[in-house]
Amino acid sequence: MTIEKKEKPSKELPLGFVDRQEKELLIRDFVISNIKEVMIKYGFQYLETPSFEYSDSIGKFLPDKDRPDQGVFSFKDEKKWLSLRYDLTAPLARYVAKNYLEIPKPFKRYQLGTVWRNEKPGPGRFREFLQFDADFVGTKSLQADAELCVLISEILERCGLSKEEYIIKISSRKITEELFKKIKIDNNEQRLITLRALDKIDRLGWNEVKQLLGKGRKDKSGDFTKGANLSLSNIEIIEKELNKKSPGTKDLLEVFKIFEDYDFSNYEFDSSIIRGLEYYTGPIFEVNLKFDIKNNKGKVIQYGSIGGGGRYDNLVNNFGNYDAPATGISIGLDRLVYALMQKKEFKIKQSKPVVICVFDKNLMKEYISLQKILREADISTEIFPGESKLKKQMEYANKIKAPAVILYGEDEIKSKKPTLRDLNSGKEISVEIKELVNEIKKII
RNA sequence: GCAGCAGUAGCUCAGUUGGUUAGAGCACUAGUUUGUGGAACUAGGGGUCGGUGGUUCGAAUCCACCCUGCUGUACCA
Repeated sequence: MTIEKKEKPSKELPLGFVDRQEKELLIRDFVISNIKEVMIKYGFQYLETPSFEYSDSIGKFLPDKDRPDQGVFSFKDEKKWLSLRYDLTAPLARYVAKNYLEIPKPFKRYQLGTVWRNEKPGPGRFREFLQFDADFVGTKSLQADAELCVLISEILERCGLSKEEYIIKISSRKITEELFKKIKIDNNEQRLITLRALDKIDRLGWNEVKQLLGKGRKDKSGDFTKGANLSLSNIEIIEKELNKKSPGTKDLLEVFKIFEDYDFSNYEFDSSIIRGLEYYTGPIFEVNLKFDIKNNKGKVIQYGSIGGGGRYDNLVNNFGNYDAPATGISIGLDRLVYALMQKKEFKIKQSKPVVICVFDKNLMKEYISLQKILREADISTEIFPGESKLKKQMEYANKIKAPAVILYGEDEIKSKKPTLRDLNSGKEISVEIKELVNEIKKII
C-alpha cells in the first residue's frame, strides 16, 4: 500500500514581500489623505498608469544602460517583454510622450502607486512598495524645483513631523558636471563610479571616499570595492571643490532665492547629494529624517532617505521629438510610514466595534434592533460573530480591543434595560435603550 | 552580488567529549459546576531541530552544498 504524501502549500511569502497590518495601513491612509489635500491645494492633476509596461518603454532609458534588465520583474508576453514598473517617473515620461498634444503645458501631475524592484530587501526596504510622485513636465522654470521642496515639506509637517525632524538636502548636477569638465573625465564608467563614490561622503567620510575615487576600498567585512582610478591631484581638486559651503552654480543660487520668497528655510546645501542617476540634469534633492529609526529588535539602523528627486530635462525627449524639460520628487510611503510608527506620540484613532453578546440565538431579533440603533448613530457595532459561551465572547471582545460589550439576556430583556460593560474600567451599568447611544459615546 | 554571523514549537530561547519517546516561558485550545474578558490553576494540541546529501551502530549536535534571516558592503531608476 502506498500513501501519497500531499505537498502542503507554502505559507511563506516571497523574499522581500510582506503582509501589512492595520496599524500601518491606517497611518498610510492618513499620510495619503494629507498628500491628496496638499496636491489639490498646489494644483496638481491626479494620474494613474498601469503596473505593467512594455520593458522597452521603461527599460531602454534606464540610467544604468550597462545593465538594463537588472532589478526589474519581467516576463515575456507572446510578442514582447513586459515589466512591472520600478518607479513612477519612467511611466510618466512615457505618458507625456504618448499624450503630448492633449496635455496642458506645463503638465503638473501627482501619482500614488505600488512599484516593484527585484533587489535585496533590508529593514524598511521591500521589493514591493508604495511611492508618491509629484512632477512638473514641460517647464525649465526653477520655480518648479523650489515648489516641489516646499510642497514635500508641507506634506511632512501635516503628517506630524516638526522642522527639527527632517531636512531637505539640495545640490545640483551642474556642480559635478563642471567638475568633470575641470578634471577632464569623459570615460562614462569612471564618471559613474565617481558619482557613486561621492554619494557616500555623508556615510563613509572623505577618507574612505578618497579610496573609492582612487584604487578602491575594502569594507569592514573584508569585501573589496573597485575604485574610479583617478589621479591624486584630481581627487584633491574634487575634495576642494565639494567642500565649499555654498554653491557656485547659478541654478542653485536661484532656487535658494525662491526659497527665501517662500519663506522656506528647512533645507541645506550638500554637495554630496548625487542620487546615483544618470538622467538628472539640474537641481537634485533628498528628503532625510533626523531622528533615530530602530529595527524590530530596537537597534538603531542606517535608514537613509525617505525620498528625493530632481530635474531631468532629457527624459521625455528620449521617447521622440518632444522637448519636455521636467522636475519631480518622490517619497517612499512605506518608509515614511515605518518611521512615523516609531514616533511614540503618533497615534491614529481606531474605532473598534462595541460587541453585542449573544445569549440565545432566538433573541437575535433583539440584538439586531440594538445593533441598528447604534449603527444609525454611527457607532461601530457588531453582534458577536459566532456561537460561543459568554466567556469566549468576552475574550473575543477583549482581543479585538472593543471599547465595550452589551449584555442583553433574559433578565435585561424583561426590563428592556441592556447592561453596558466598559472593557477598560470593567464597570457595568444598566441603561435604558434610548440612553444607550449617549452612554456609549461617553466610553468611546 | 560580496563578506561576517545566525536558523530548535506561532514568538523568545535552553539543549556539546554525537546516545533511548527533543524542552521551558509566553501564545493557542479546552476546562476550573455552565450570564462576564484582561489574574490564577488544571489539562491538551503543536516541532521531518531551515533543506538536501554525507560521516557514524546512532546526528539538533560533525562535514559539504543549498535556502532563509540579520549586519556591513555593492547596486538602487
